[in-house]
Amino acid sequence: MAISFAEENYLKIIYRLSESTSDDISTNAIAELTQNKAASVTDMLRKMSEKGWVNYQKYQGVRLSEAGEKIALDIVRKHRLWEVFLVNKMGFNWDEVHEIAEQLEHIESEVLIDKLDAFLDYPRTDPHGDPIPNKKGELPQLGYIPLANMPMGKAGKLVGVAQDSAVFLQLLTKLNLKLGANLEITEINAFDLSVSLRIDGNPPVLISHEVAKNVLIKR
Amino acid sequence: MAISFAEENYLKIIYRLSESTSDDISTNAIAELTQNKAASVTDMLRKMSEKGWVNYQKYQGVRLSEAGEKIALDIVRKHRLWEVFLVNKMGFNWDEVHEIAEQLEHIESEVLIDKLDAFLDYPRTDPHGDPIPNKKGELPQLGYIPLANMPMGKAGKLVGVAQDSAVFLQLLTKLNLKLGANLEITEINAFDLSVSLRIDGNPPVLISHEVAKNVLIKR
DNA sequence: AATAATTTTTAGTCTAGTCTAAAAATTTTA
DNA sequence: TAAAATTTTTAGACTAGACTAAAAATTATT
Ligand SMILES: [Mn+2]
Ligand SMILES: [Mn+2]
Ligand SMILES: [Mn+2]
Ligand SMILES: [Mn+2]
Repeated sequence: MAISFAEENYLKIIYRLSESTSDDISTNAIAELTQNKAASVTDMLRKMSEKGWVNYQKYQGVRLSEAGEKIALDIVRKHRLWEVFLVNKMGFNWDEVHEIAEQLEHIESEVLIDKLDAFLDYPRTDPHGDPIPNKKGELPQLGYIPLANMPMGKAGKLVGVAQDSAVFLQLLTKLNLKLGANLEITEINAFDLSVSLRIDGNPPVLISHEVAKNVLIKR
Repeated sequence: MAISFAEENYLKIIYRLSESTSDDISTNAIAELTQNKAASVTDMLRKMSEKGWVNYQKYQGVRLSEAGEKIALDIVRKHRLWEVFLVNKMGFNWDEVHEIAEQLEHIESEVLIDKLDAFLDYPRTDPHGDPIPNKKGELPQLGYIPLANMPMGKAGKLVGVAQDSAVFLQLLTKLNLKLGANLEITEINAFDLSVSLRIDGNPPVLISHEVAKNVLIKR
């Protein structure tokens, strides 16, 4: 039996949640991102556990198994490659491609993705600066990570940005976020993933997840 | 409620069947192409009739309504544009693209299709010579006829094929029958209607009536 | 025209994926 | 640490889209 769109979406979302924590992922967190009710999530976790894609213990949250992570990385790879295609070849803006890529990521053809990868010249990151896994599911080591992926309480140095749009860079300047700044996360708000950030030892300021995703730091 | 993949497939298949007849389309014919049972087709016809996409009378077969035909043509447009993309940009052979296009045709984004159309330079036909409907659902008038209908001794140019199954397309490739080839009928055998065919001035080769029916030429 | 064969529809069932409401378990708070 | 709040699971129901078996309608054949 082939994997369904619903299952692919659950795996992808569990993967995304796992990127920013080493804890088990909660039913509610998944429910919020899938836009389903918690009861539906519980049901699906049980099924995916049967199939060996997740390790799930009632009330204890869930983690991707090795097999599940491989599938998730493949979907992430497809999503991000299609985003590069949409921006670089089709002329979309970086803020217009996510919804379309949500559909395209489910297209099933390994050879198509290989050819697309070549056609796009083997990009290492998508239009939002996110790393693109290779065929084997290995993420390129960029030496920097999005601020959004830095764990609570940790510090790093701002070494780049994932895009160059004027509005974005103007916002960074206004926030006093410049190259070389020392950044320390003091809080991550679960509701909107916004981040409280201490810049060069100053009192924390709040930035959105969208900004945090596009600020690249080195630990 | 948005249209489902299943509904899109039914509409597309009813459209395809309508291309080669002016009769109402039978439940069984649809069942064969959708690979469903007749009972399931009856069920879906009832539902699609409710939605105004088909005109359906119990036991009397079905026809696309104006609205249904518009949807079908949109899916056909997407299918054929994606096939052009796969062959012209991704380097697939013409016998490798149909299955992938069956998936891509369901991607929902009008602006994506407009951009793809432009990116491909507004092709009028797909890799199999089939006409690509424009945004409004209008088909270019190509003036093609089956090779089987061309009289003895006459010549024409291969401009399309009437089906895109992989086995058929692979046979054409083996016979050196590709789009643009110059074809001259040197003999028609009364017994089985097989055809002796001179391709681009080379010594004649024999092809079956079945092949001749599915090769489209322009005089 | 009656009978036989075929096609189509109906009736009832199943699975995937969702939901709501209520129960159970866990976590937080006093 | 007991009560309260929150999270998670269970139980039961629903829809879409499929199926099988049997009934009904249509079409073909004597
Ligand atoms: Mn995206
Ligand atoms: Mn992205
Ligand atoms: Mn095709
Ligand atoms: Mn085609």
